[in-house]
Amino acid sequence: MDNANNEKQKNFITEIIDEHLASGKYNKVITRFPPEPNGYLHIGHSKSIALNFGLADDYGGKCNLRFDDTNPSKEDIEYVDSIKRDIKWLGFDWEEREYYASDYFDTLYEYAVKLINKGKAYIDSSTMDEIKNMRGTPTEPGIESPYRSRSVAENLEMFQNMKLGKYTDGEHVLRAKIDMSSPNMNLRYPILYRIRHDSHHRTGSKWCIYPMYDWAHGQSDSIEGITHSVCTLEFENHRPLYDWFIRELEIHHPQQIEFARLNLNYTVMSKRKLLQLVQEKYVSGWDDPRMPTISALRRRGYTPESIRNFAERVGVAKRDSITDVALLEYSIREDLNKRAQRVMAVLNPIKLTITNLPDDYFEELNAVNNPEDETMGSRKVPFSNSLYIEREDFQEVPHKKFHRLSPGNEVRLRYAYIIKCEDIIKDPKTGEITELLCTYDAETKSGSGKSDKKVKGTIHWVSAKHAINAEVRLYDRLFTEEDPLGDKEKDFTEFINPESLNVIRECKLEPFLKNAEPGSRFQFERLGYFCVDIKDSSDDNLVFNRTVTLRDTWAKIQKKNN
RNA sequence: UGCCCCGUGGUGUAAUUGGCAACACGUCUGACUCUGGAUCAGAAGUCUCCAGGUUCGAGUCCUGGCGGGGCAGCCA
Repeated sequence: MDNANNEKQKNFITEIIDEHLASGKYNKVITRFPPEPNGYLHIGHSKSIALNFGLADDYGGKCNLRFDDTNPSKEDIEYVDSIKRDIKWLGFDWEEREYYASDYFDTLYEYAVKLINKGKAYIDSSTMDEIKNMRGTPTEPGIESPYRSRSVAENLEMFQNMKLGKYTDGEHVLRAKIDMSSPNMNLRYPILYRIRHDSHHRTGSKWCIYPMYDWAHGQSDSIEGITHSVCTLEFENHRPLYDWFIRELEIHHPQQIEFARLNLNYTVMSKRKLLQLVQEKYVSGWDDPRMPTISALRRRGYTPESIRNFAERVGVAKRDSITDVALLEYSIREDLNKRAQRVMAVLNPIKLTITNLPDDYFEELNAVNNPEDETMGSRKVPFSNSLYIEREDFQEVPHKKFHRLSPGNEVRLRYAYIIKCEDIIKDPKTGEITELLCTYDAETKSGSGKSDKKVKGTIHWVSAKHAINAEVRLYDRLFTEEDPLGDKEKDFTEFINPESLNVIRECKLEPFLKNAEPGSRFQFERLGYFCVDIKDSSDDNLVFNRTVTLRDTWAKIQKKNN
């Protein structure tokens, strides 16, 4: 429904696909998104998800969801559930094509037997250290293993015994015989199977040997008939290995294409680092709204559309780069501006009394729900002589460019009247301003057209008697550094922004918000976009998360002045 | 001192495949405004990492440098 970027951008991948289709190498496009269920999906994954599902969609093909679940000790059903939920929420549909690498364990085993029969794979009984030492380094070739010349019969029998559980963890591995002196380390007798007496979240105790990712991934793609196997740059050096497997096995050959993963400044993206933030309690969980995970962004108030638009705008290329979070923020503002209901909320209240209005004065004023969308209609906002306004909207000694409320000055109350500050009440001890006394101009009612008085500023407010309380959580970027991983001396956790979360209680909201549904999004006028927290909000304790602030030119002016 | 990939405004991507470098974000002006929002109009900013070469013509092709990233898990 949105017009942000309906025209899909061409990129080097679509170029390759176009060539394949033109040459007849493939006659359709089948892609897949292949997560390992060992963590939550993050914004970086959404780039890959949007790419793979988008490609399939653009070319009238299909995109599978496949869990690469080859390592039982790191994976968990909790993660597969969260991954499915997140992809669905983003708006992509794998229909009935929910696959698991573990579904192919039998086939993979047969493939391994085939390789053994061809004399291209053998059982190695070296220890982990020995294997490591014999592998060589990027600049020195490896050394042949003493086990490399075992007979086919012996290899077959031992491989079967591995499967049967006759050995202990680590006792033997199955390796492919490729090239021990290849400059590409991946070809130096890669390990295909390892013994792991571990229960798998899907296959239970059926297996005690598990295929390595390198052995499982390409063949899984092949089994599914994937045409374009899109992955990130670090697998570029693995492509010759995958191609070798496919050739030796004589099975369908997908084309792997590598692209640069998404990086964002002021955050970290690796699952390991994110897990660390969770485990060491720097954040409240995977869905802490400061996290770059999909579940966190959802909780923070991001929309799926905004994330998809963001992914589209970021583009696809082969050079690794760091995208500015400002682009993400732009994407959500753009989306929410069009659809978010406007309301008034005072986060840091100061009392304001209108002295030329009686204590029992009551009036309902008309407020537009969304100036960007007339169909959203309007609502009534209660008005009285006792209000709250934002403390920051008053300056006793105003800055020359400050055009809000100050002594003797006039300002408009949004949807209401123009008021003038007549007096200030201060706490005699602390000197802190506790109340503002103002008069209002009855002729200036919003929309009445009775007065053509102009004021420089308009501020939001809420009627004290009618206001409801809420807790508001203000979020800022999680790290103070653009590149939290950039300092080799310091751990990235040292750069966590101490002000990344600021909880304010007793914020004053207009009563319209009383029954706001968890997850619903609003614009608090002049402040930003907020949504009702889906986890912690309740009828007696409304909790709002700030998704993102509004663009704030005043903040820029202040910054410049400092 | 091995192999693979990549080098275009501040950032991310384009450039009809060899034809006078464009779009978005960001930044800065101005207009408008009952959100210092949104919107609108405009500006600055890239001689395409460097040096050679091919060509009438190179960001695109070739060679050599330089710079960045990846590769030595029984992780993915």
